[in-house]
Amino acid sequence: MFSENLHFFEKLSIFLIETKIPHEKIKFLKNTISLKGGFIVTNPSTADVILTILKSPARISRYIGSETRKPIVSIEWVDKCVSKGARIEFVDYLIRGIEEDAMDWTTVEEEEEDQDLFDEDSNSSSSRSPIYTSENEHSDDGRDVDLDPRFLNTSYECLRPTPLKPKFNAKLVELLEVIERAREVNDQWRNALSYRRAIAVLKSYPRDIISHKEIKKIRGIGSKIGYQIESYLRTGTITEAEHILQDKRFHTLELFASIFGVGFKTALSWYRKGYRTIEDCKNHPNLTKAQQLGLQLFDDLREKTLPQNSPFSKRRMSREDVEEIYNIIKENVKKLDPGCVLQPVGGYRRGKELNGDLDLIISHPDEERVPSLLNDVITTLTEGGYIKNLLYRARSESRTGIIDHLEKCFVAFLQPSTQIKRQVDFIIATQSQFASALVGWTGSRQYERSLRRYAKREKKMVFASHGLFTNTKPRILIPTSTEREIFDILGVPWLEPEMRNC
DNA sequence: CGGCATACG
DNA sequence: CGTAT
DNA sequence: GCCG
Repeated sequence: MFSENLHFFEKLSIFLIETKIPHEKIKFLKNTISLKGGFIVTNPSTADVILTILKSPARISRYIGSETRKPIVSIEWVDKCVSKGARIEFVDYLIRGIEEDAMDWTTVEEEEEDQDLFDEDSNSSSSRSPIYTSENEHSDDGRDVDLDPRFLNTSYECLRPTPLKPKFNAKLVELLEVIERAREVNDQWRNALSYRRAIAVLKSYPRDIISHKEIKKIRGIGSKIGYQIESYLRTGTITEAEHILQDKRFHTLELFASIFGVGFKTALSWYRKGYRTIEDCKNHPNLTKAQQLGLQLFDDLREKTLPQNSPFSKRRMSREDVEEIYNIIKENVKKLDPGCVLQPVGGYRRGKELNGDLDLIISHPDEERVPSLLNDVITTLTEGGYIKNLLYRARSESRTGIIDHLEKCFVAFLQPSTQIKRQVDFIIATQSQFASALVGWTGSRQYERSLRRYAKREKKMVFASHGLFTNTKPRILIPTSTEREIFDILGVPWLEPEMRNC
C-alpha cells in the first residue's frame, strides 16, 4: 500500500481451500490474487502454494488428498503481502512446510477428525490454533450473539452517546484508528470516513465485541472492516495496522500533513519529490504564506516525543494549560468590554485531557458591537504581548453590513508559563448565532458530520455553525437561542459535550 | 451505484 | 488547495 | 468502505 510494486503474486498458482472462510473474505482473496498477478487453480497438485484458514492437518488433508509436497499457508499471509505491498516470505505463516514428516499429522488426526463432524455447520466453539492464540484471551467463538439492546444501531452517530475514551473495545479502536489515519494520509477520505464510522460504533458499544456474527449486524461495519475485527478477535491484533505503524512513509506523511498549511495532498506531493524531513520542506520553492508560518512555528506547535510512539506528535496542552490561556483572554476581553461573553468549545469542552488548541467563542448582547469585536480583541491581546502571529482570518463584512457567517481568527498565542506559542481559534458570534456556534464548534468533527447529514436527510434542514435553516431555496433561518432548542427542533437527543466524542 | 458536512480564505 | 468543528 |  505504501510502496509501488504491483503484481507481487506474478505467476504464482494458488489452491484455495474455501472451507470455513467467510464468503466476503473468499471474494476478497480471489480478487486480490488475480489483481496482483497470481491465479487460482482447482487442483492442489498444480499449485505452488495452498492457502487455507483451517488449522487441523487432518481436515486439510481432506481437500488436498495425498498432495503433501506443497507449502500450506495461512490466508493471513495474503493480508501481510497486501499491507506490505510485496510478496513476503511465508515461513511465518506455514501451517505445514514441505519438509515436515507426515507422521506428526496422524497423531493429531483422530481427535480432530471427530471435532470436524461438529464443526461443519456449526456454532459450536472451534479449537484454537497456535497461530491464532495470543497472550490475551480473545474469544471469537462464532456464537450467534444478539446486539446489546442498550446500543442504538443507527448510522447517525449524533443519536447515541459516545464517550471520549471507550469503556470497551479500546485496543480495537486504537488499531482501527491507525488504519483510518493511513487512509487519510493516502488521500482516501471516503475510506477513512468508513473507518471513522466503525470506530464510532465501537466507542459507543456498551460491551466488548465477542463474536464476528455480532459484528455483522451493526450498521457501519461491513465485510472489510468486519474481517479486520474478526481477525482481531482471533489474534489480538490487526496485521495491517501493525504494518502501518512500522511504515516510514506513513510517519513521514503524517509529519508533513501536521504542518500548518500543508494538507494530505501537499504532503503526498512533497513525499514524491523525495522530501523526508522538515528541513527538506523548508527548502521547497513555492511555499505559501501559511506554509511559511507553519514551518517557522513548527517547533512551537509540534514536539518530538518518545520514538516508541509515533515519532512526532502535536505539542498538546493539558486542561490547566488551556485554562491559563483562557483566563488571560477572559481578563483582557472583559477589561476591553465587560459585556462580552466567552465560551471555550472544541475538544476542551468535550472533556479532552490533551488539546491541540483552544477554541473560543466570543459573543456580545449588542449586535452593533459585534462587527468591531474581533479587531479589538486581537489588538488588545497583541499589544499585551500575547498574540505573536495571525495564522488565518475570515472576515464577515458584507456590503449590507449583515453578518451571515461567523467571523474567526486563528492565532499563535504565547503561553506565559511555558513560553510556548499555542494555537488559539477565536470565533465571533452574535447572540442569535451563539447557540448554533456552540453546537457547531463543540464537535467532534464526526458528530458535526452526522448531525448535518441527519438534519438534511431526515429533517430537510441545513445545519451550519452560524445557524439552522430550512433546506429550501432560498434557505430560511430557523431562530434558535439554546443548544437544547436546536436538538429539540432537529429531534436528536440531548448529549452532554462529553458524549459527543464520535 | 451515488453519496458521504459545511463553511470560508 | 488549505483551515476549523 | 459502507449504506440505502
